[in-house]
Amino acid sequence: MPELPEVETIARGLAQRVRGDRIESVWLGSKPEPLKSPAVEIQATLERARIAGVRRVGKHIVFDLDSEGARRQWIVHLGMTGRLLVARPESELPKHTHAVLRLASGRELRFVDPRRFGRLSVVHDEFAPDGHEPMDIGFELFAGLFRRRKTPVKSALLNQKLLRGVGNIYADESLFRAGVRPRRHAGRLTRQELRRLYKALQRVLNQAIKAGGSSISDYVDAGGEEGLFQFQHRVYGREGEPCLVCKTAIKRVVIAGRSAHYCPNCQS
DNA sequence: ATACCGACCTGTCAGC
DNA sequence: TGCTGACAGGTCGGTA
Repeated sequence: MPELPEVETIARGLAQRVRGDRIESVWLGSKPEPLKSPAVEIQATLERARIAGVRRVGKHIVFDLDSEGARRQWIVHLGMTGRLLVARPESELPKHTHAVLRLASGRELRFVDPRRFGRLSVVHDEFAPDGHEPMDIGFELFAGLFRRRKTPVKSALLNQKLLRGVGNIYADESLFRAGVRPRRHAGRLTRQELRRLYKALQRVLNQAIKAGGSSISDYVDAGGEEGLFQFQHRVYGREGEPCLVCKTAIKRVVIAGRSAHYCPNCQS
């Protein structure tokens, strides 16, 4: 569900709400749980730890923990439908709740995920997945990621080992703004096209973060607020509707199993 | 090494 | 009303 702007919004909201709080106890649901680390290890790491900060890395939410001087990190990936909610303990537990952390402040931090694509893990050293942060990478490095790749540029944008945090919405939206068709071979983009894509991607991510992300069906931030960037989508979810620039009908095709939206006139 | 494609899950919505 | 199929913000592992 959430891509970089949504995860960034959620992480900022969580940081405001739970930074400095202490985790008193941890409940993990039974069944095949979405855990990448053993349940006992997650329990042991989280219990009694103080939340020193919350931040985003790619599409991951990173809780920096301080447990008796030791630095640990709790990593949450929300998958498609995952949510992290701060709630009063007496409020009803939503269906598909897979983890509940009781905080010293008396509140609960709940992980809810109907489709179970989300993942929880803990790491002891610095969490450093592959891929570059699209907002931090320089242009030369960015251009180098695409060099000699035969894969469609859309797929390259979604590849988290190259850039981390870009998902289906922002890949389509940045390709539209750059005037590049999603099926173009990544390695065949001209330098000028790469330059446009680089700028478009950074701009669209920044604008989306300012808008609090895109809310489609059920995304809300840590405070239950909906994002507003869906109103600025120009191609994503607009199949058959007129291009906002030239009125041509927006097309939807499938690339590597994911839908891709583009304007056949504006993108070449 | 690289690139597709199904699998993993549940929910929703359109069409019949 | 109810059934079926398509589709959904993501990632992984197997295969070609």
